[in-house]
Amino acid sequence: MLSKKTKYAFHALTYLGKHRDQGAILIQEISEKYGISHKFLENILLELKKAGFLGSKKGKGGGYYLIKDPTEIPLSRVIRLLDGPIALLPCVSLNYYEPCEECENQEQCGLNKVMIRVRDETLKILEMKTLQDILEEE
Amino acid sequence: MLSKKTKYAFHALTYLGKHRDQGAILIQEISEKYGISHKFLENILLELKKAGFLGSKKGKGGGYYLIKDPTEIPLSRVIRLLDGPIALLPCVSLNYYEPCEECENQEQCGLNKVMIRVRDETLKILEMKTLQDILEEE
DNA sequence: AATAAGTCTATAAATTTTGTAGGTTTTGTA
DNA sequence: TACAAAACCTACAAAATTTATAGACTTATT
Repeated sequence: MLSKKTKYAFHALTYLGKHRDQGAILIQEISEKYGISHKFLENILLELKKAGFLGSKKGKGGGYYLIKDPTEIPLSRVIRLLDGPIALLPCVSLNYYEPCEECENQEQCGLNKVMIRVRDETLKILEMKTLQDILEEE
Repeated sequence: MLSKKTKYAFHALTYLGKHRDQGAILIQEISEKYGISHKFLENILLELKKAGFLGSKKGKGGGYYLIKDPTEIPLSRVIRLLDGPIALLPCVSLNYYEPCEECENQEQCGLNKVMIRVRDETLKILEMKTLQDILEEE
């Protein structure tokens, strides 16, 4: 399951996407809208900024705004940033690969093969679908 | 990611599947083979038994054995039993459905739609692939 | 009777996730 | 130029979940 952090990130991105024409948006505005703790959301927005999705402005009249085009924010990138691996096993993760401790050799692990398929099918969707698609749905 | 519990369950099932002709197998034998704590594995095997996958025999010469045909143990059932929901959002889970707290109405939630697709593609694989497939791979 | 195994319930330890505190920096504006 | 508003940053705390352990109980075999 996606963590709250990731869900909140999607809410924030969606909100900022919808209000792109309105300049900088206060953390407060988003946190109130979705009932997210201000401070928690602060951390999340900061991560999204560091990842290059958002821009920000300090001081009075400041806030956050989307700097990437929504078509260039695949859902997979947001999930990986906040939640980590998308794969169901570490030995199958493209971005966070680790061998499974208990497995002697993953070449002959039956689970490994299935989970590669699951990963690939999942990624097909999560890499193709972007924030733009979310915005269009709502 | 799958929990250790689930991974251990798959290891145990695979081991029991491979040694189906050898009667009851000791917890100890499996726990040593994969380096799993005896007591932890105990709990897992008990759950698998209660779910109808395994049988057991107490006392000397006792142990666990597979009672279901491996073709009738889809991976999805094992995951759901030990790990819970397969879906990435509660509002999209077939077996553990819950509405998302922050969502006003999930009908117009863009994430919801995508996650239904991810769930369906994942389930296509995890419901079709069974313990039998794992055994054949190894 | 003794021993070997699984059964059961409760609890503890470790880890991860979620949330909070409080000071720092930047910027607009009076 | 001083003040206030807002993001920035680091560290910590609380809560929840996962992983692991303890120990007494039951059942079967010899």
